[in-house]
Order: sequence, then C-alpha cells, then structure tokens
Amino acid sequence: MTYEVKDNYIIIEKTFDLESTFLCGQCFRFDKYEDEKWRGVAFSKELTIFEKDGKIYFENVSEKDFLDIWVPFFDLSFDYDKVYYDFCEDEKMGEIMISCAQNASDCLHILRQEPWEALCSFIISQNNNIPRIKKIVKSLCMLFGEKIGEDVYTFPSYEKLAVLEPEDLAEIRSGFRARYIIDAARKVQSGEISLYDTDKLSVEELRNMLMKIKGVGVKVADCTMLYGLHRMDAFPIDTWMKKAMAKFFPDVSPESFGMYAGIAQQYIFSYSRMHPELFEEKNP
DNA sequence: GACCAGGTATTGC
DNA sequence: GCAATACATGGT
Repeated sequence: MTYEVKDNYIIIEKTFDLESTFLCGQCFRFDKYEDEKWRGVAFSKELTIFEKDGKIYFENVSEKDFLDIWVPFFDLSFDYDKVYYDFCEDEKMGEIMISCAQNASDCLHILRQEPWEALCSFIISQNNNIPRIKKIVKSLCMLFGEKIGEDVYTFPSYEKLAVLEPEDLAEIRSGFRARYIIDAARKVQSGEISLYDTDKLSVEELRNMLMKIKGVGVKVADCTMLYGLHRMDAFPIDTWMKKAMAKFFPDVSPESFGMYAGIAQQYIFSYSRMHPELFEEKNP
C-alpha cells in the first residue's frame, strides 16, 4: 500500500470508486455532501474522503488511523483488479461490469464494516427501503451512540443495546424490527452468537448461527457475512437479486461465480438497481 | 388511500 | 413441507 502524506491529507492513487462503493447498498453511514466530499463514521471514527484528479484523499487522518482503520475498512490491500478482469471475461457478467465500472480503477470495494454494525443495519433493512434504513440507523446512532463531533455519532455497541427493551427504541421508528435488534444485541452480548473469531466456521455454519437471532433469515445472515465478516463467497439474494438472477443468469448457481461471488453479487445488484426498466412487465 | 420497500415469523392447508 | 399473510412505518 503506497501513500503520500501531504498537508492534512493522506493521498493514494484512485484504485476504486467511492461512488460505487458507497452507493451499492452495503453501507448506510456515508453521504456525499455539497462540496463533493464523502463523510461518514466507521469504527468510531469520522472520515472525510474524496476523489480528485485520479487520486483519493483522506482528510485530516493520522497515519496510524489510515493504516489501522481505513486501509482495512476500504479493503485496500486486496487485488480487486484481478477479480474485475476475471468477471469481464464472462459474457453477461462482462456487460454488467462495463456498465458499472469502465475501468478497473472504477471498481467497487467490499467494505470491511464492523460485524455488529452490519448485522444490526441489515436487520433494520428487512422489508424496508434504503432512505428509511439510513434514517433509522442515523437515529439509532444519535440516541444510543457516542457523540464524537458536531452531529456525528458512533454506532451503538451491542452492550449498550443489550440492556434495553424494544420499547426503548420507539423513537427510532424501526417498527417491528425493534425486538429483533434487541434480541441480536443480547445474543451477541451473551456469547450465544459470536461475531469474532469466525474464520474457522463455514458459511453454512455461520449462517445457521446468525439465524438463531429472531428476525435474521438467510438474506440478513448472508449480508452480515459479506459486509461484516468479509466472507467474499457469501451471495445475499434479495428481491432485486432474485429478479436479476432469473433474467441474466437463469441456470447459474451463486457458487459458480467462485470464491468472490459476493463481489459479483454486488455488481449485479447495483446494475439491477440502476436499470429497473429491465424488470418492468410488458403490458401488451 | 392503496401500494411498496435489500425479509422473516407465523399461520393455514 | 409449502404458500399465503401479517408485520411498523413512511414515502409515493
């Protein structure tokens, strides 16, 4: 990982695309502001990051935080180029790739988010839309996270939420998901569910463990694995993916996308969201 | 005012 | 077992 420290910036070559990475539905806590800079919170740290002249700028971050937090968070050590070109080889997948990312440097990265945050966020995501998911997550952070800046809050720990009752979450307006959030927090707190040291478990074992939480089914479990536990072979299938697979890959199994199927999933999902017209029913 | 949203638990057959 | 259906809430 080569980087340059200049003024109050740490600068790297543009090896991935912020827009694709933040807008592909894996993460709910980063927004683009009017100054064209992305701001958000991860691992209890606020970050401002932006792209300019083929480079990516990390604003006001120490070298230590860059190396300890942001390099892993943005998965900067992994060679996404090879995966990009591999996917481009496939005819249909190639079309999708070109539409989403003209060059390898426009690729999206799978963020390594905090496991608990990913689990909790995707519990909130069920039968919900992205703007409201973001709103609920933000409200959860404001109410129960720690304030680390002006209008900037950390994601609340499971310890903090485990001692609450579902009614205590009324203000975040998460509806029927409140009791799921509390159940998840308690099961992680008690150790019944372990989100750490999960490397020895297979995807199936992990999924079964996560599904012990009320409100966690196959899809939320798979999202937690891909976005929170960096299981790149997890392949979450939601309503969009179901439609997309039926249309583009009718006889293809998730496994056949290989050990980085999760990345393929993310492109197929993004592509489908960008082209909803492809799924509209034709009325004769 | 239905209808829908990165689903899941519950119910009915 | 498998297909309906309810579930909270807010936005079209």
